[in-house]
Amino acid sequence: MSEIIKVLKGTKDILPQDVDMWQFTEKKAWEVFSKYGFKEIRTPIIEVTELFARGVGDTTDIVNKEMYSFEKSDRSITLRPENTAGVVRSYIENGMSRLSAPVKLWYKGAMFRYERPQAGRQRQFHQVGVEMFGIKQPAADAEVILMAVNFLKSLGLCDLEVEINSLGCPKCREEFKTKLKSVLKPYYNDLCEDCQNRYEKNPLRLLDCKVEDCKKIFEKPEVQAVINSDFICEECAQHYNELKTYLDRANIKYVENKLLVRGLDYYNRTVFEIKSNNLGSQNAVCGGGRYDNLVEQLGGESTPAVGFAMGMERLISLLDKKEAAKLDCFIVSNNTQEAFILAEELRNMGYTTEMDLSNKKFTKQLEKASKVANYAVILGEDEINAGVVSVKNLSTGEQKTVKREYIMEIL
RNA sequence: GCGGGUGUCGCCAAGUGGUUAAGGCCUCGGAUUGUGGUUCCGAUAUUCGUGGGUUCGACCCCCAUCACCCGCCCCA
Repeated sequence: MSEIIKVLKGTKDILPQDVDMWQFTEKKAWEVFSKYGFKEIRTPIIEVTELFARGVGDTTDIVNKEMYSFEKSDRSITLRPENTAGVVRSYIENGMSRLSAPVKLWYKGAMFRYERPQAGRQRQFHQVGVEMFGIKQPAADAEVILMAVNFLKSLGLCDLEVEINSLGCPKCREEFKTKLKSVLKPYYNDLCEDCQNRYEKNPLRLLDCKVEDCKKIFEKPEVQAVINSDFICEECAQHYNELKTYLDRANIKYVENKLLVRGLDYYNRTVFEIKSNNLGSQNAVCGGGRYDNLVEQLGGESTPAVGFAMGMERLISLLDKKEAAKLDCFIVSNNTQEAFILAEELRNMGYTTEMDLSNKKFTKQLEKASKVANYAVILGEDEINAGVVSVKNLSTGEQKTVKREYIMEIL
């Protein structure tokens, strides 16, 4: 035997015993999102690298060091690390701005990031997500959050916390960045290396640093004063307040978290996350927000948008394991030819059916039937000659003999 | 990129220097050539991630290496 080939680091097989959980969540996504008028879109897994550099932002870790990129025919191509940029690309390219707003799209599929794998984090992982284009009013943000919550509820998940925040618009955010930088300036040398970097490139990211020493600095009164100051401009504040009113009236519980800053550059105004305490350190199942400038940034006409993405693996790890469904019928017969035909008849009647293909002994066949099926359909010489079939309920032991055409009355 | 942990059958595992490497689950065969799920019997690791070393002797000790897991970072 030669050496076996194993899955790549950070990737996983989704095995048959788990696949029904995936189908379950995908089906719920379709059901719930459809109710809100969202249509599924499927964009390619590979895109031109520039899409992500321009879309996600080249100061982000995702684009900086986590992309699977390669050269092909003089083009740089990348496996998508997320799908908002791809959907926006498609929206622009297919002229969807001509459609009556809002344009509501959802997707599911594999994403790729070259990171160190750990619990809740793989290199190939899967997301379900939604994007809504064309509505600047906070009702859109609220609808998207409401829908996320209802989707999670439909999966039976309720021990979840919604966090929201507003990042303001580019204008007020710029002012906030300036203030933040000036209040932190005296402590610059005490900040960790990463934070010093962020200080220059992306000051907002400073707020969610987990290094203790940095946290202490952020807890200082004068820093807290800046963090807690309502830096966002009047329009942004109104947007945020209206959103909260919608959420209150929809009975959605949320926590306001001023430190919530999403890592992708394209967000403005509303950002939100949904977390679970049962997940270990990678505890966000859903992350999203508003990105009013992305469409324009990618060459489309200025179009407001909101969306979110959820990590399927994380969702599924929170679901209760279900027992594998049994077959309706397993045929027990010493006449493989006849059984073969009967099996197909049963399938055509709509029953999931298997039979013994390897000519095992009667008792072995019945043993197998009792493991995998609800009913054993017994077709022996006696039954064949009489044109009947014996149907045995494998949980009660009850057995009835009927003509083949009346099988449906028993099953 | 930086820390920490673990590798014994398909799965869960005992064994921590001394003849043949427990046990359980699953799988397969038999008891039982047309009646199962219970029971009973039997089979299944020339070998303990891999390569060296120490030793009379290594799953056990040492070194190296690989793989996986967890945490940081980042994100879903």
